[in-house]
Amino acid sequence: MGKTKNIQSLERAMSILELFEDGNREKSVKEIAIKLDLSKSTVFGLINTLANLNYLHQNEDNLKYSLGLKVLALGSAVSQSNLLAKAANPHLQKLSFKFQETCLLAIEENGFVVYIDKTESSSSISINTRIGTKKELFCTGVGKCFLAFMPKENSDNIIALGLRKVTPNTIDNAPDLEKELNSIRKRGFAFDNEEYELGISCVAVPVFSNAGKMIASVSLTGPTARIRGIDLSELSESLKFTAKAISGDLNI
Amino acid sequence: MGKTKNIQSLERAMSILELFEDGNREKSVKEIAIKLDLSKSTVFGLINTLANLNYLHQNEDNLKYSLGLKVLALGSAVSQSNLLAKAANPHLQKLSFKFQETCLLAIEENGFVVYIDKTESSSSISINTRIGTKKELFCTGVGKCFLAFMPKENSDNIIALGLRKVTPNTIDNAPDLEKELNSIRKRGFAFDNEEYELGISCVAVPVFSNAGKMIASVSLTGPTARIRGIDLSELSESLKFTAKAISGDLNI
DNA sequence: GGATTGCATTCTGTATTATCGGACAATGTG
DNA sequence: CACATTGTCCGATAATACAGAATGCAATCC
Repeated sequence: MGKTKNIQSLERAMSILELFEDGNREKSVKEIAIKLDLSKSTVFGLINTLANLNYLHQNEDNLKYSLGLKVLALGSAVSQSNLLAKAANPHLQKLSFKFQETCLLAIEENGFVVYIDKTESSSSISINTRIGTKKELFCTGVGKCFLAFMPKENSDNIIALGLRKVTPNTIDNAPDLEKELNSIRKRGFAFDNEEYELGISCVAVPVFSNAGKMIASVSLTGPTARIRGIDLSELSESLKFTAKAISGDLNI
Repeated sequence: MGKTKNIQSLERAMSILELFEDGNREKSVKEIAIKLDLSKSTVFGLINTLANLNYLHQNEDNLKYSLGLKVLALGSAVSQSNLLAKAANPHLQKLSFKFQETCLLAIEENGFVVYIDKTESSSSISINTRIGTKKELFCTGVGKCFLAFMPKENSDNIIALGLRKVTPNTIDNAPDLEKELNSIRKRGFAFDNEEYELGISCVAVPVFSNAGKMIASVSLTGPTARIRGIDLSELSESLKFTAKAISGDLNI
């Protein structure tokens, strides 16, 4: 487990790329230099290299930069190799189509959920959760699912790291959260009642391996009004069916 | 248009990442060092930085590396920002579902097609075309579409760069290709008769802007036997309908 | 079980290389 | 038309990335 000092130029280059995670808005050299507190010429050298390698693309009209297509190629190499996302995607699509809402697939990593796939329907308002996003466990539907179905020792450790109000609805004390987790275990699904973002609700279920270990979580996410408009028992059954189908296809 | 020398460490780091475009197979430090003809310690410094920043992930069992989740986040920032892919995706999904085959969306860039989105059905054999992949125009269905519907001056220039047999079926002489392009213009769709890969066929149609410029191409791609098993007029009509729907949603 | 191989990782001195300030050109603005 | 702003280029300098050797750890072999 290396702890050697990071290579400076590389670290800086990557932080430039990461600036574009804001939806890939075009940025000028100056803007980047200010944001990272570097000299213009340093930033230019890095950007220029990234552009030559097609990781950035320069708009010829205003000279500003945005992410290049090479980034797409890399990203797809990840998802291509990700058996879970690959197996799950068609099932998420069906669910998105059936309920006309966004469907998300998440895994747990180091006490965070990471979204690794997403499907939308043509009519659904786009949910601003981007693939690759990390969120804390206690304040999301998929996260609470993980807390409910992971070994108690792990969940206790993660909860011990602290809870806090992300929205007024977030469960920010351990006893209430423990009650909630019990109820999730009983019902087999979690409900996110605007606990991460006001106006957004979701219903999430666990996906298990053959050995019974929870490996992922699937959710249907959307504006609260529309999610509440769906019959909860039908939705939760559909989600559970989807989770089983994914498990079946994976067969691990 | 900068032509300044590339920053060495960054260029090397990116070439490391690109090694993983082969489907993200795990690689050892030594393997990478040999492939890039660099010293092990140099590679280690780069890899270690990339891993610390989550662009690479180390398998704790065998110490080998593969692409990390941060790459996903970046890739999704590109597609997020890509209005075309966003508008097209739900329509591609419907098409994949209807015909139970892979659906691809491609744009043209500097005389190449670049695939920017892909949908699959649960039953379809996965087509090995990855998002971000570049291919020449003359040997693919989507590429021939672009040649047929782009300004003749451009297509002539691209064809003048040379044709060659990618498979025995590839059209590798200008007169035959010209005939083919005429027929594509007449029918409104292109057929790829195993011209890029034996055993794989596709039907592709153009997507036009309001101004009548061809901006993208949509294809249904799969094993020849299955593609030929679909009624061609139904398939081409479905593809044209999809292309129109995408144009309509985009409205540019 | 001791020796040996093969690997990732760390260390260290050196010279390459990234960095930064400043210059310049191009474009936009009052 | 002066002035501001911005992307790009240049050269001096010192910080930094680099290569090679050393270390440590595991697996394999005899």
